[in-house]
Amino acid sequence: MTDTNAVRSGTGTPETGCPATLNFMTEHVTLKDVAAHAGVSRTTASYVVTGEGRVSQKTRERVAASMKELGYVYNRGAASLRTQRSSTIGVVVTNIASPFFGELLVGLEDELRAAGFLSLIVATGDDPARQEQIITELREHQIAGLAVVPASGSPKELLDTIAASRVPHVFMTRYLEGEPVPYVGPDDVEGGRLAAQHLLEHGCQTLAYLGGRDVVLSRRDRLDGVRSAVHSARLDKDAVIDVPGDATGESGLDAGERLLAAGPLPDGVICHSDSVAFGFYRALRNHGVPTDSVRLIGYDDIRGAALFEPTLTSIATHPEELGRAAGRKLLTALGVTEPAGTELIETFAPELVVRGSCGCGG
Amino acid sequence: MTDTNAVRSGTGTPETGCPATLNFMTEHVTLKDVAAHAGVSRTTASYVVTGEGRVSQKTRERVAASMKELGYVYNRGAASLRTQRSSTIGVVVTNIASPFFGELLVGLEDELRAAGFLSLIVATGDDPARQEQIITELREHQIAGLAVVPASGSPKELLDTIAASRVPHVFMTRYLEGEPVPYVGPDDVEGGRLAAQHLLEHGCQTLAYLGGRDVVLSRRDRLDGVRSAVHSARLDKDAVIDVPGDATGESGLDAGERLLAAGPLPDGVICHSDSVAFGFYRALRNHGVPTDSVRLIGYDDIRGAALFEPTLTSIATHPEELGRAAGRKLLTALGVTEPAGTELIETFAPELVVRGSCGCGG
DNA sequence: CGGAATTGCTGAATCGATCCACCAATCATA
DNA sequence: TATGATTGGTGGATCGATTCAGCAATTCCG
Repeated sequence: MTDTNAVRSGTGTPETGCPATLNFMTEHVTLKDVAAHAGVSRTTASYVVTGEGRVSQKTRERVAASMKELGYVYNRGAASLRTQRSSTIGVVVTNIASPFFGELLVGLEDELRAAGFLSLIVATGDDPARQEQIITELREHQIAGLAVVPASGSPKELLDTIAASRVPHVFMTRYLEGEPVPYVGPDDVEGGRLAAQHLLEHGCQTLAYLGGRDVVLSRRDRLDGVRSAVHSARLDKDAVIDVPGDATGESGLDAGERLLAAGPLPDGVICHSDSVAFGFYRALRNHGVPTDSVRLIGYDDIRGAALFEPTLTSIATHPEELGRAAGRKLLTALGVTEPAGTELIETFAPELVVRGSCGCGG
Repeated sequence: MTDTNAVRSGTGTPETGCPATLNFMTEHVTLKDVAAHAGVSRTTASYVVTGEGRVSQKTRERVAASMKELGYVYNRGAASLRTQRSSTIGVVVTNIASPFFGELLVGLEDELRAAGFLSLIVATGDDPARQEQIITELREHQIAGLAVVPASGSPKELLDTIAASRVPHVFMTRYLEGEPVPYVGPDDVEGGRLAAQHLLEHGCQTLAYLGGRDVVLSRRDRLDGVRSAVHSARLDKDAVIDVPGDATGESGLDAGERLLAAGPLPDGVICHSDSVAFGFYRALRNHGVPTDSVRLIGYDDIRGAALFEPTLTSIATHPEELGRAAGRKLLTALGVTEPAGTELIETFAPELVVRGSCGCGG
């Protein structure tokens, strides 16, 4: 009977295409009810609820009492419709479960909350198609702003789409080439350089970079940093072994296995994340190779890095701070905060945290 | 000039009490514009967008083309206001950054998404006051349902408040005593029993339970399980040493230090989370105590458990599956899915994953 | 004391989408 | 060719909160 192809984008399951399943809400206590109960007009009740307008203290209290008594709940949707303003922020990340993004979200959310915004957090699973779907959906929810960690392999048009939507936005941790956009992320070139330099200073002749997806820009940047350090140390270019994968522990295990199978180990290893390092060490142990036979540096300095055996030397990127900075940048883009810095693109210098795994007496 | 005390709950920063800072949205293309452009009425345009009503294929396509051309974005807020339905779900957790909740959120979000719902994820930081604030705020956003991991120390009234709000809901992983409520969580008594039994079978005489906050019900349940196993093994009650803390690695380190200072180690250790176990092993290593001098079992079986040295024997609670189950339960509470099971309270049997740390030949 | 300013409050239009009640045209059928 | 059914489409009221314009009543002040 009903025609099948609804056009509204965000509804229905992506898989089945069946119509969105919505749920009935319960009957509401509205401002009108409150006003009637308190014996004032809707206007006055509204003034009380927003704190605007001229209302006597007496009336204010009476209305507040009515609200409490009736169990009134403010309807932001309706208010938003009328005022054309919104206080929700769309937050798009690739993966909520990763420790790095987890900590980043904590910082971001906290900063936004403090300014009165609520974060709509959604994960893309690093899939550009799903990411696009999600961003449209968020726009349908009348978000005031957007904070995005772009899925790797995001098309350039993503930038145009977002720019065209005129929603204030900030990109995080993964930089997309194209028009310059507000961006907050770690300085990955510097991070790679820092790690490589440290290993080279301690006599490493060959460096392997393990894990991380090939398409991810942060990985390429770090490798650039590594190569520049190798160059400065007057070592040959192919002193750098490149083993892509992804950012998980399993990937590190896998990379380790492949490295072991390929012949003698490099004497220096840089891992795309601390989790990758954990996996790499597991591979060594599975093969009875002592863990101190390589100097290793992890990345991100997640909570567990200091507890592992060996304790992990790592490049700290301070994800929570990064999230805070992104939050602040978005707030200025929204116009609620005075611009702190004038820079559109803000990169944070990473920090080498020396512990045991690099073998220089931690 | 303006009166200071606005009554609307969710606005403004909790700290400063200053009025909410909202942002202006850009001008909209509305259905009216689309209708005018396509030469039809608003009603027809609406029918096209929802897929309802009787509209000829020709008109349908013309309207869809206009929508694309004008860059129309569906306004869920307005639709929600009119229909009194919503497709957002409020999700309240204590901590996004923990691996356990991270994985749980992945499952929950995925299940809800597949049914056409968008998850509003917010973290309470395990603070009941903030939790209450957050739940009100979510209600102001006209959520269709609520999934909550209650902050530890949540007052009983939380249940009443939520029940009174008549929003379909589900509680997760932490059970609150009081009126029975829809709940999905691991069977913690069984988990504790399982761990203790395994250790006792391998000859342990004293068991320590490390980490986890004292007030958390799951911790008490697990200890009950441990004690029941101890009882079955005809061991003395004070064969169980109780070292509360929290669920982090630092807490495990701390608990380890305290245990080492207190005298000879127990021969069996159960940790409130795998992270706690990581910290405990760090304490051992810092003091030069061999890691195989205790049999240890962790909890949750997070991703890193199989990579650590020693590989962690752990009680797997399958957080992602738990999230999925919670999602499904909420969907039936919302009436979009046929009830699968009739049970209000659904506990999932945990699973002992034997690896190296319990010392029985992993 | 009289005009001006201020205080306290209200009526009514409005935001964007929905959907009931209706209408006009077309088609089927006896 | 009536009668009824079906198809394709429209008008207008409505959801809940906001806010401008306006109106009494009170206060201010030369």
